Amino acid sequence: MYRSHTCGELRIAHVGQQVKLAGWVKTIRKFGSITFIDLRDRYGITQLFFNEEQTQALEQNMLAREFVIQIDGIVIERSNKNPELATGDIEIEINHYSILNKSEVPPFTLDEQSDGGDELRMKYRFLDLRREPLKQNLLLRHAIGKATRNYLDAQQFVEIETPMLIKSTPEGARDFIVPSRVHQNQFYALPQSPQLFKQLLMVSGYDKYYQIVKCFRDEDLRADRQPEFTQIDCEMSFVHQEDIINMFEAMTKYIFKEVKNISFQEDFPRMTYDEAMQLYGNDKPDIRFDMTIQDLSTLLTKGASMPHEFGVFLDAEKIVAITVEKASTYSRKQTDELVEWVKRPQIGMKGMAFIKWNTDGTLKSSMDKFFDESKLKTIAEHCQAKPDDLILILAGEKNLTTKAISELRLEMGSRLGLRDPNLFKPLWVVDFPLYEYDEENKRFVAMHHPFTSPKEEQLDWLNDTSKYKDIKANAYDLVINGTEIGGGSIRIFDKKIQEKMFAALGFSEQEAKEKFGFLLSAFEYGTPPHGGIAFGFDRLCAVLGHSDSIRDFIAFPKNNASRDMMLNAPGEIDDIQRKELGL
RNA sequence: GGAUCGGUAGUUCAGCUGGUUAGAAUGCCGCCCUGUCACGGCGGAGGUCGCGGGUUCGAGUCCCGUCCGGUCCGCCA
Repeated sequence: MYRSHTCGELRIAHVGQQVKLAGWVKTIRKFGSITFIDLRDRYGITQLFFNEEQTQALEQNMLAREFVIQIDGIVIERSNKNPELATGDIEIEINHYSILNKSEVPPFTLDEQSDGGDELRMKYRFLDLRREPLKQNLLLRHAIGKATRNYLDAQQFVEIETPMLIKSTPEGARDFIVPSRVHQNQFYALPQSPQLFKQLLMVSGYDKYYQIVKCFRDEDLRADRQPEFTQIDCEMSFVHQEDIINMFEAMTKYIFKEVKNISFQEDFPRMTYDEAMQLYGNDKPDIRFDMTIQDLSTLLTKGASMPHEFGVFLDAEKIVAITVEKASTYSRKQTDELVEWVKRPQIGMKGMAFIKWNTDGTLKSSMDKFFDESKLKTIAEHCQAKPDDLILILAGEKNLTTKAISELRLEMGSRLGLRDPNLFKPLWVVDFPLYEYDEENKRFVAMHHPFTSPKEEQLDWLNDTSKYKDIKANAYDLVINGTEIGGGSIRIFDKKIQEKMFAALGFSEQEAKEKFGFLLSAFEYGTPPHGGIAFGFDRLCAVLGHSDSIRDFIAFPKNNASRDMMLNAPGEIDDIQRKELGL
C-alpha cells in the first residue's frame, strides 16, 4: 500500500494516527537541524516534519522539488497553524520516507502564480497541470460535465456516440481530412459536429439524444477557438422552439446551481437578433452593462433633420454613439487615446468624435467648429445623455461602423470595470436571419446551417429571392456575458422544403443528392418534427471559470497556429506511410 | 492571407540618442539557521542577446530577410 490517505484530507481529528502518504515534493524549507516539506497530490498539500535525525538522513539523499516520495509517520498537531491550508492544523512527523522517483529541476515554478511563459508552459503541459489553477479548471470541467449528464439523464436523454470518420460536406467550416488507405485517393472528414447523425437519430425514434462530443474545424484559431473542441450536442423530437429553450434554460440553471451554487430566479431575457444588432451592434451582447448604441443617422446624415456642414457625418452611411456615464472629466489625452484605439487596423475607423457634457451644463466637443452648443445639446439628448456624461460617436460605412461601435462599447465596459467576471448575465438571442449574403461569392449562405427551418409564416418567401434577406429562422443562441455558449434551431423535416433550401443555397439537385442524399432519403421514411442545440462545452467551462481563454480548460490544447507544442504535432510521416496512403 | 507586439541567464524581465567587463528578481549550487509555510542570512555558478546578412571604427541596440511565440482581423454554416 503506497498511501493510507491523500494529501488533502488529514485534519486535527487524525492526530495520533499512523499514516502513509505519497506525492510530489512541492517545497523544502530547511532550518538547520529540522526540515519542513510540503507534499502535494491532487487533493491538496500536507506539511511533513523532519526532526533532527531525519533531517540528517535527508542530506545524504538529496531530496529536491518534484521528487515523488512516499512517507510514513504520525499525524501531530502543529505548534504554528496555517489557516490558509485545509490541512494547516496538522503535520506529519516522519518515521520513514523513500524516494519513488527523482525529478529534474522543473523549467518553471509550479506555484499558484507560475514564473513560466505561455510557450514554455505549453511545452511542459504535464507540469503546468500540476499547478493549482489549472487543476481547479479541470476539476470544474469535470463538475460541469457531470452536472450536464445528471440533468439530461434525469430528463430521459440517451447518450449515443456518432462516427468520427465521416464524409466531407460543403458549407460551413473547412473539414479536417483523413486519407483512406483502403480506398486510395479517397478521404474521410472529421465531423464539424454530429449534426446530420443526430437528425437521423430523430428519424430512428431516439427522441431525446445527447452527446458530449469532440468536433473538428480546420480554421484559424483564437483564444476561444481550438481546432478540436467539445460540444454538448442535443436533439429532441416533437418539439417547438419554446420547448427547446425551456429544456436547456433549465439545464443551464441546473449547471450553475450544481457547480457554482448560483440560482437564477427569473427566466433568461430574450432578444431578437435585430434588437441585439441595433442596441449592441452584435449578435452576442454582453448585457452586464447598458451603454446601448444610439443611432444618430436620422439626425445627422445627409439630408437628415439637423442641418450642418460636418463632412464626415454627411458622407456617412451610418452614425452611431454610445454614452459613457460620468466620464465628462476624460482628459484630452484620454480621448486622443480612444481615437487612436478606434483607428487601429483591427477596428479600422478613420476617427471618432466626442461630446463632453460638463457638470456645469456646458458642452464641449471635438466638432465645435461645426456644431454650436445648442446643437450639441440636441445630439446629447438624442443619446439620452445627462450632464457629466461623455458621448462617443462613430460614423462611416454601415457594417464597419456597427462592428466598431460594438467593440468600442465592450472596450469602454472593460475600462470602466463594468464586465464583472463574477456576474453572470445569460440571455437568448432569437429570430436569427435564415440567410446571410456572402459578398465574396455573390450568393446567399445559411446563417446557421442548411437544415434550419424558416419561420412558418415566411415559408412562401423561399420562392422569392428578393425576400431572402428578411426571412427569419427558428434559430436561437444562448449568450452569457458576451460569449456565445450555445446555439441551435428547429430543423426542416419536410423533404420538399429541404430541397428548396438546398436549391436556394445554390446546390444542384445532383449535388444535393450526392452530399445529403441519405438525409433526403431519411425524410421519406417518417421524420418527426425535431430541433436541437449544441453548447460549446469548453466555452461554458471558461465562462464559469471566469476566463476568456478556453485553453485553460482543455488538458492538452493547441496553440495559436494549431500546433501541439508538447507533441510538436502536426509532423511529417515517413515514406512508407505516405506510399500506403497513395499521397 | 493580413495587422500588430515580442524573442537577452533555467525562468520572468530591464538594458535610454549605437560606446568599457550585458544587469535585476527568481530558480539552481554551497555554507549558516529548531517553527517555517513566498522562511531568512551570506557566498557562488550561470549568456553564441532566436537565426542569417547589412550599415558602422564599434551593434543586444539601427536596417533587411528569416524562424518561433502572443494578440487580433479575415475565416469560424
